[in-house]
Amino acid sequence: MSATIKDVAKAAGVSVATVSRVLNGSANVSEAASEAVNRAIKDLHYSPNFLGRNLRKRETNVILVIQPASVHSLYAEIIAGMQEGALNYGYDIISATSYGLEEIEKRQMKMLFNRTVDGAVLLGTQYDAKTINKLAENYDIALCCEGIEGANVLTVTVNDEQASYDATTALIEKGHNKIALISTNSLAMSSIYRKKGYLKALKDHGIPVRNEYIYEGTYDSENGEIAMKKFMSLENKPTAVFAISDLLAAVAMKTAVSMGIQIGSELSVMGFDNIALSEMLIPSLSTVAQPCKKMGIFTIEKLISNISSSAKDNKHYNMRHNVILRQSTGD
Amino acid sequence: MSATIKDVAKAAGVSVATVSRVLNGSANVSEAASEAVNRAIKDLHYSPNFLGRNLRKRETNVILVIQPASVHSLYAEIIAGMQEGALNYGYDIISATSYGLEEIEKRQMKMLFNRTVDGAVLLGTQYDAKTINKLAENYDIALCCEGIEGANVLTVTVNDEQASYDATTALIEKGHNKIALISTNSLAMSSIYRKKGYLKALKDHGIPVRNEYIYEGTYDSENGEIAMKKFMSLENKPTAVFAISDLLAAVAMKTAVSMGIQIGSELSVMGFDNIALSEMLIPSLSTVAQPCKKMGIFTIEKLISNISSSAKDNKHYNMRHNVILRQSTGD
DNA sequence: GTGAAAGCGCTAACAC
DNA sequence: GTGTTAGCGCTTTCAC
Repeated sequence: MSATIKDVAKAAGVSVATVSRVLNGSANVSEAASEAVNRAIKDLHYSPNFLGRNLRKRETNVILVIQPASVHSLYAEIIAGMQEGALNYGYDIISATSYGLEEIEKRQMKMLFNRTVDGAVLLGTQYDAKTINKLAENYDIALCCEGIEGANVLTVTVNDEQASYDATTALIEKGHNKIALISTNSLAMSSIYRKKGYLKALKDHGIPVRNEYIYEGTYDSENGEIAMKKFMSLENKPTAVFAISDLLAAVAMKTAVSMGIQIGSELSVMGFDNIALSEMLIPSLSTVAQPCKKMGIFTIEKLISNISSSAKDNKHYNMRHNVILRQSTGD
Repeated sequence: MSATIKDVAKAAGVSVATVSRVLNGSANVSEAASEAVNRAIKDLHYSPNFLGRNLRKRETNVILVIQPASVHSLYAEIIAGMQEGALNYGYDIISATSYGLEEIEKRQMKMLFNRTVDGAVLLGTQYDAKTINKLAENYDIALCCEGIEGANVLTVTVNDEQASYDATTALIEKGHNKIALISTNSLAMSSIYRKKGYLKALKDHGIPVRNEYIYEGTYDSENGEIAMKKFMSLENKPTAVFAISDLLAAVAMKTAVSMGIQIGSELSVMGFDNIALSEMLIPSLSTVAQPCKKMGIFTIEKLISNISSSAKDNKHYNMRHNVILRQSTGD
């Protein structure tokens, strides 16, 4: 069907080795040969088959990033950073969405196992530490955004506890001492540490923890509504709500508005992640920003370095977060 | 490094052909041999190298979808549909974001040219009809969401003109006759046809077109703000605004709110696409929904059919749209 | 039911 | 500066 390197060689009157050389600019090739080859390539509309090349070189220069969600998430920005970072090293980024389903994630990870890609970045995963550690023995893997307790794998996240501490403190400094938390009962490290940070901030400021101010459900948006309704049914209502995700915060805010509550004055709302949605909302949502672009670039650079070296960096890196105050906290 | 089919064959005491057979369930293999092979596979942690397989079979069973944007877009839903559709045929979907940049799109399309994927879906593209037609001679390509005038390539979209006509008519039926349009001066077919539909709806209902009610900029969100400010500075202000994208509508709405305008009562706003953002907004945004999931499934099925057959379907299919009325139009 | 062997398209020694 | 050739890991025809 389509032309191969052999066809080009024949057409140009040279050997396949020479064609390969001009294709890769590897060795010295005479002007004449080079020209002949390039002409043949054009004439035949030749495009090298990378299956052959990749098989031979045992590398693909492609990295797969698996994201648990592609809507209402910060992953798009992170992947953008990864793309930017990868470009400098001649790597391409492809992505797949697992929807947080183990079955789908496993299927997608096959691309790593069957050598279709050189490495994988997991923006949240269903694998446990033991499994991930075993995989990391044979494959180049990075975790970004979401770490796993006990995983000895290259990991890049913000300091979730400190970030959450800072967000809660920001509310306290605005005069709030009745601050509710919308969290999840997920085992995700980010969720656990974000709750920790909230609790520590209260404690450090001498504010007692009230269990009725803490709601733990799932990441599903409806939990924002359930939580807010619960809080607002208390006789002693909170004056601020901190949600560990922007989506939960957004839905909580929408719920409060529908109950006639003035956001920013009567009730302050703080989210987490600074997803694209947050600044589009009316009122715009205060939140904790992760340095997505930087995280993406950093992660991919470390991963590529791991891919091309035998010394594997499996450290956990923390990137600097940033509390952003918008209208939902009265700013 | 990692085990190959040869290693498995040796460990199982059979030939590579037999290993290949049990791997693919292709021919009859004796119980004993099959068991030996499976044991060896497990012992060696063998995972077949698809570069070898794909090279040999001249197929990858992977389809690339290139999306111009990954934030505030409807593509995520479409890709979800594609993934669902592909699964039934043993295909995998990988995606890449071009950010609407020709250079990046071209780089990503190389995966198609170099046979790393079997086909590509473009959710909007920088290629012109001539180029796309030439590519389609040698590669399996589909356009989804956004067609190209003069392209003889498998295309799946809604009927943008009719959809826009219906959205405008919905506003008219609510009693509006001062309806502004936020469109783009892009050459994208969707943009052109959505404007057409708007004009036709006005005409059919005997409403004269006013040029000051039509704003044409780019897809960038700031145009929503510029447009709204322009409309609201007119002495004869529109009572409804129809934007050809939800993002433009959302920003327009946000701008209006910040000007103290009551959305739904004083001013109605209608968007297009029904992106995830739309129902999260306060007030929620009325819009025209594209049947994303269905479009994705349909497109991928047609494309896979093209890939596996010599008869190429290059028709343009229209899917049914759906006007969704929410709070922003007073519903 | 099974094995030997050719070959997918490419790169990289190696020889000249 | 260039060509010959082995071989990357796999599937599949052909013999047996």
